[in-house]
Amino acid sequence: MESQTPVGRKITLNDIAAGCGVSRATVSLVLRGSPLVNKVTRARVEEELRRQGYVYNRAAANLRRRTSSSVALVINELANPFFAEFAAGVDETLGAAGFVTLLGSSGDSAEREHAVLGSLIEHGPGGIILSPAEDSEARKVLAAVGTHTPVVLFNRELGGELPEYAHWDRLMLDNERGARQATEHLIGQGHRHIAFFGGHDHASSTRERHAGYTQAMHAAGLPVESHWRVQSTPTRMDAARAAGALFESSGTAPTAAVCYNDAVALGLMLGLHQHGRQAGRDFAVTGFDDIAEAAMSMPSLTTLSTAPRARGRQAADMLLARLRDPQAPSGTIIAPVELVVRESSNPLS
Amino acid sequence: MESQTPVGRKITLNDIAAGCGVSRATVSLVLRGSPLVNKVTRARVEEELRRQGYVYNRAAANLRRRTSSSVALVINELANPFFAEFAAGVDETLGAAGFVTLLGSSGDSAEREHAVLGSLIEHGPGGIILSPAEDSEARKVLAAVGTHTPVVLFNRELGGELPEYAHWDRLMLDNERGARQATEHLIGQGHRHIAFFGGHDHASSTRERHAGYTQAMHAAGLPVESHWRVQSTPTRMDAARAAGALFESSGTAPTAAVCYNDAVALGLMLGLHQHGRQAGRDFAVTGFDDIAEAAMSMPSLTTLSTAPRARGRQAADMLLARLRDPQAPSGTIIAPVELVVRESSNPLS
DNA sequence: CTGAAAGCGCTTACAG
DNA sequence: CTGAAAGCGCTTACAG
Repeated sequence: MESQTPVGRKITLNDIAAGCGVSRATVSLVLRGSPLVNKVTRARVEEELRRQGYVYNRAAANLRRRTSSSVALVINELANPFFAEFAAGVDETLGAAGFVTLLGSSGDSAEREHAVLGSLIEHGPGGIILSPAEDSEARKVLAAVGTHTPVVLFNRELGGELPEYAHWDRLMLDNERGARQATEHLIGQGHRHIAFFGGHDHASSTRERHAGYTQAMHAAGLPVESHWRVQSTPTRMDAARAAGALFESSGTAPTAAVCYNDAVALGLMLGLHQHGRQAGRDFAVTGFDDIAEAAMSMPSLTTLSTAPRARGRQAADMLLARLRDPQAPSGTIIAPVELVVRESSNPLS
Repeated sequence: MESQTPVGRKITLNDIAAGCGVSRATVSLVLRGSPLVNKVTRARVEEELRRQGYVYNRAAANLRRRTSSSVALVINELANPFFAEFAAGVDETLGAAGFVTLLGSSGDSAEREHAVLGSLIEHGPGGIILSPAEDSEARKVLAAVGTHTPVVLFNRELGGELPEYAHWDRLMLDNERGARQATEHLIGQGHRHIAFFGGHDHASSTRERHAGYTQAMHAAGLPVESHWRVQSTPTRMDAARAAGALFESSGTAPTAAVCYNDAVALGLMLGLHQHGRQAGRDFAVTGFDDIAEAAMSMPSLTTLSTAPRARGRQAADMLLARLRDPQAPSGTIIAPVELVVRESSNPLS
């Protein structure tokens, strides 16, 4: 059975050149679509390429041309549909531009992120799209990626200071405004005791959303009690576990919560259930992201639409623009978010 | 501001060799951890590597050594958490083995899949892990990837015949058994009119699950009406849209449905809602995959656990084994699945 | 319009 | 233990 296998070396330019009696240079010109080559010669070469089943070795070409045809995409939490959609958007746009995506996943650990970046950078990506781990630090990331590779930061800032010479681009969400809108919406539904639930305060995205919440509460003249701030890992599981903390204090129990993101909000809904409460009926909840299941959960989740797939395309576009013009001033885009009202924030019945 | 940037060429072995007065060969031996190098020399070289911030060019090394340090992962539907988890598992195992993952996404279109494979193969992956699009055909895939690159097929078979010489490995789920268990469970709950909902019959995974369903129905002496087979794209959205078809016929309306997968089951639940029914109360539903939200939905979803992250690690392990021993006979692993009973299949109240 | 030659950044027998 | 040389599969001035 093995003998049937069409084995042997991979076909190279030399094989094609030999096969139709021209030089390697000519074959290369044909491959790259040069107008210099005679029509007849071109046809002969193209036939030979097909006949031998030639596969272009892009790595060799990149080495010689000192170019890159890949981009590294490092995601903190691929299992979160928000980031999975983002990754799909990135890959879509990069693929259309002829780049391949080198995938890395940090599991929201700065240590893994560092190892992953160190490994990816050896494969010579033309650029990096990084959605940082919660505790990721600028200094460490810079050490891992060096100063030769452009970076687009997505979703949150790095901890610490980035040296001025590292002018990285940024694509962030309008976290403050989004959380403010969600909070105002709950206030409009009649709530007075509103918690801010989930995420860790050392992450910039969490701090910004918390700030938006605080602004709206202050603007409405509402007090904020300290036990209304419950932190958690931004996953559904950990949020469900942490839900009880909202009701353990001797202070006033909240009747609503602005959640760090949808994963946390869905986890909180489950946790509420376990504490004899039901979202959308005796407790109001808002999320952030508008992942697909937000519309499908019961009750459906009031949240902020962030269009993660579109954000992925946008991040890829930013990086492609940077590759075209490495000297352009670095930019920050704050993507708008939009409140989507559903059942989970119904007024109390 | 630009002038502050530490610019300039990337550092190569030549720079290091020149920087500490040894030859390129010696530096290379140090990098690769050869025991031939004198301790003192090694220390001097390592210091110089650090000082100049050397980054290994793995593409150049791969070219010279005729090796590969990448694996292509082509997923049909990255936005589906089942596949996102699978991808995370693949990346985890490949990364630990020193490989980088080249990501591709086909959006369940055989045409896009073909284009993606054609692009990825030019980057010289050592192997390919392919979760095929619904309508993907063996002949076309073989044409895209050639006969030099090992392939691990996940989740479903390709259409048509694969030539014997292409001995690809397979990792499949025990679809037939899983669907049979789900059906038997519903019968045990007292249901007699059970539909099979979602997926397209031209996909092998769908056919196998449908076969398991049919077996269980026949074994129990239950009839199967033709309008109890409703097809859909295996996404939540399309399933929600298709739900109505279960009740439009003049025949007996089903009281339960075995669904192709969790995405479809969750979509059906939503669709039921829109038709005045509620899963877990007046209609029973089972899924397939046990994605994270199956446990979290309301009602929680009775489904078949497939452990997608573990499957990802397993697929990567299969490919790594194949790279170690290209001549080993090709194998098929049928991963077991396990029924997880939750609220969505409660007996009718 | 086509070919000979040099070189991208590495590795690896082979001498010494 | 270290260095000189050849070569992985490409591309690109440069001659002709």
